[in-house]
Amino acid sequence: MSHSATSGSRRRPTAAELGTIPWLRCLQSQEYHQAVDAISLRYMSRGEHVARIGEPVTHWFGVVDGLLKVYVEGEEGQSITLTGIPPGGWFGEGTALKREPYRFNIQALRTSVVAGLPLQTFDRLLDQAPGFSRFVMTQLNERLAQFIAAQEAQRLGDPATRVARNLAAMFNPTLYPMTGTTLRVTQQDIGCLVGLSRQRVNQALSRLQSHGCIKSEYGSICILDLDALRANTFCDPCVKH
DNA sequence: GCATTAACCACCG
DNA sequence: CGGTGGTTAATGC
Repeated sequence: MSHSATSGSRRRPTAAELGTIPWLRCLQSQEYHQAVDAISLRYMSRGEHVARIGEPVTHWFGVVDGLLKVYVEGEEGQSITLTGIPPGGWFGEGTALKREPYRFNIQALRTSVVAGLPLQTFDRLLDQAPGFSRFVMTQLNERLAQFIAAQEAQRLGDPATRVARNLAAMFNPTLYPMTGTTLRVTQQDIGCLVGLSRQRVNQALSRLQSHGCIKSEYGSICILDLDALRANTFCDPCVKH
């Protein structure tokens, strides 16, 4: 037993849910219908895994609703977050292309709806639909840039800056076009993502807010200045009133 | 000393 | 009511 057995009753996507899948717009009607027919949805509760290290790839996955965390485990079992994936984000194409077992874990940080495209459909679309190929290429390229940025960000010790960069990554309009100016993410989610306590995240967020980069709201974050979030550093000086 | 974590309570949905 | 957020107390370094 691996997946689909637990709370994962698969079901067909609704029209609204299809609207959250960005690459469907790249397809012409024939391929579009092929894809829609092949897509299945799965309801994930908090803490549940979409995939674990070593498992074979069966689908290309995307987030319809909720928030996923991609991570590996460190020496002492602590989790090292690679990235967070908001609604509209699709991931694992590299693994799917290479037909390798997963090299990371993917877990739902909150109750989420995850869409899956079977591998054979993924392959067929790559062959038949140029728009789809282009989407996947862009996706790979953008993710490369994202991981380079993440590498930089991790060396910054300052928590506020790390929170800022992680938020900025999740608002990447290329990778996650469905994310508008507000992302439904709690401070605890961010904590799990960045590897900080909720209190520390809270401090970091208020600092970012005082800089006018974000607006902290109940259960969500509103982005006011994405560029500043990406570029600026938010270390301690100049905070006191 | 400091920063991080644990515990608490007030509130929004 | 449970989940979320802000604050305070306790803990570890």
